[in-house]
Amino acid sequence: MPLLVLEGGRVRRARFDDIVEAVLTIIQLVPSGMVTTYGSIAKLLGVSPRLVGKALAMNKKPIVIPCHRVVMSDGRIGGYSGPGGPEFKRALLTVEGVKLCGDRVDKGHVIDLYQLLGGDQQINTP
DNA sequence: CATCGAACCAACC
DNA sequence: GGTTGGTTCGATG
Repeated sequence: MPLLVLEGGRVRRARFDDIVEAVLTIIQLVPSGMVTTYGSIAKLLGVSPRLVGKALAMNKKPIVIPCHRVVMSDGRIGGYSGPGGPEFKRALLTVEGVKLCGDRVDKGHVIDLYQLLGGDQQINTP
């Protein structure tokens, strides 16, 4: 289902700018030393993971809005269009305390926002 | 584990 | 209509 937004009492399909706003808001929930994935944000919003990436690339204030705390689902860093490129992204994550094994982040630092916000409502079955 | 290919959603041509 | 992204997932070796 595509992302819908409410405007003037009408429901309409989200525009790219709406998605950018939503994504940039959501990633501010990710604390320093933790990262999340494109996919979890995408599920949360109902858009494609690649679109999330594009939205992050629109970030006007890198560092203050932590677009660098979003990585790929397999742990690889992903892209970074801000100054310094992906290499700088790595450096930032390291400084924030995220462990990197080769080109992958340690899974212990990855949080899934979709599950965290009750996206699937699954109960543990011991 | 690594690679492959199809699906993804809004924008752009 | 087809391509394009800071991607994903399942299938395959």
